[in-house]
Amino acid sequence: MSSAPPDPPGFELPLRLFLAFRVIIDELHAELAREGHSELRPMHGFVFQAIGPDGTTAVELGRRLGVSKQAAGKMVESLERAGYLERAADPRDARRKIVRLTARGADSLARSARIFERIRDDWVAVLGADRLRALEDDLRRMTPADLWRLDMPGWFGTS
Amino acid sequence: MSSAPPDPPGFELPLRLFLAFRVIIDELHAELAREGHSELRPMHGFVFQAIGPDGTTAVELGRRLGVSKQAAGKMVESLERAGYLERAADPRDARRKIVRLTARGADSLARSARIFERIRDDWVAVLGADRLRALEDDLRRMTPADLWRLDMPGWFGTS
DNA sequence: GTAAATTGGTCAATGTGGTTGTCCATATAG
DNA sequence: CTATATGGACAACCACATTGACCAATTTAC
Repeated sequence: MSSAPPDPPGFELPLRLFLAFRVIIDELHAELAREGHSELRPMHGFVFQAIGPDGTTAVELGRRLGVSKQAAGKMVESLERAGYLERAADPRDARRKIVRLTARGADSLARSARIFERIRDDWVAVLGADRLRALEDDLRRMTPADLWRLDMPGWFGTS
Repeated sequence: MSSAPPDPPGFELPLRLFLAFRVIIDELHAELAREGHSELRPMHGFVFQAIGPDGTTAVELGRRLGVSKQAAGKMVESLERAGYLERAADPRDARRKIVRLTARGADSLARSARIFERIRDDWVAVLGADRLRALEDDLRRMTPADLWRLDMPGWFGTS
């Protein structure tokens, strides 16, 4: 009888997880660039998600992203210049300025959603629907329930 | 008969992949901190891997990490101060300075390897050996063969 | 064998994205 | 009405990357 193959080294699992993430995100942004959104960076998808469909304030955005309100404000400023976000006064509270996605920002989100579906279909084509579902189920078991851990900036820093 | 559950949205797959990576890396560094390596950051593992067992130069390190030689030099400098790296003259080429792991650096790598094995065992305990192996096989099919894409710094930047 | 080109390392200036501290205008609680 | 809390902006600073320039040492061309 043949012996079972040896376990892969423990470090391969996290590296493959990250590599798979990176492959998908690179593919997403290559396609987004082809469709007219070449300025968007991986980070920006998290920012848009943190803003949400109804908009939010710079302070709240900073809380969700795990950065200071000033850093959030600068992100908004640059994405405003790029045409993805706009700021409007809140009629209910003269202190607040609501940050919202522009039509262009919403377009990039809609395109991202379609591209993600297409990429998932590619995975189904290679692995089969059952295997991919099993993979997603397993990952769901090993990760926190809330999908939106948006505090990315700084997580990967060197200090 | 019951209908099949709907497919999850396409964006869940990359987010779960990243979340799983992050869970593992956070656990690694929590344990490394407990074992006396609290200064190490997620990035540093990639730097150590890029240096390799025989050492390398700052220029070559920069190439492997996808950053300028100056940036690589600064990383080395700070990890040298922290006691993880040392620089020695190359007797064969007076221009080159070989960057090597110190005993402390090698210790952190050995501990990381053991911690990764332990974390993989945890995954086996939850998912079972077969499911985890299937997950690793699937990820291997969907990612580049070379595990060591080390050009992390800057990949996740906003500009 | 020498001149020219390449390579490795360092220094300096700069840019970007983050931080904290401060301040003002507006709301809210007592 | 007064005191406190909140949202936003401005300034100074810091970490970490960049490019450009330069020198010493090596390698290549002739």
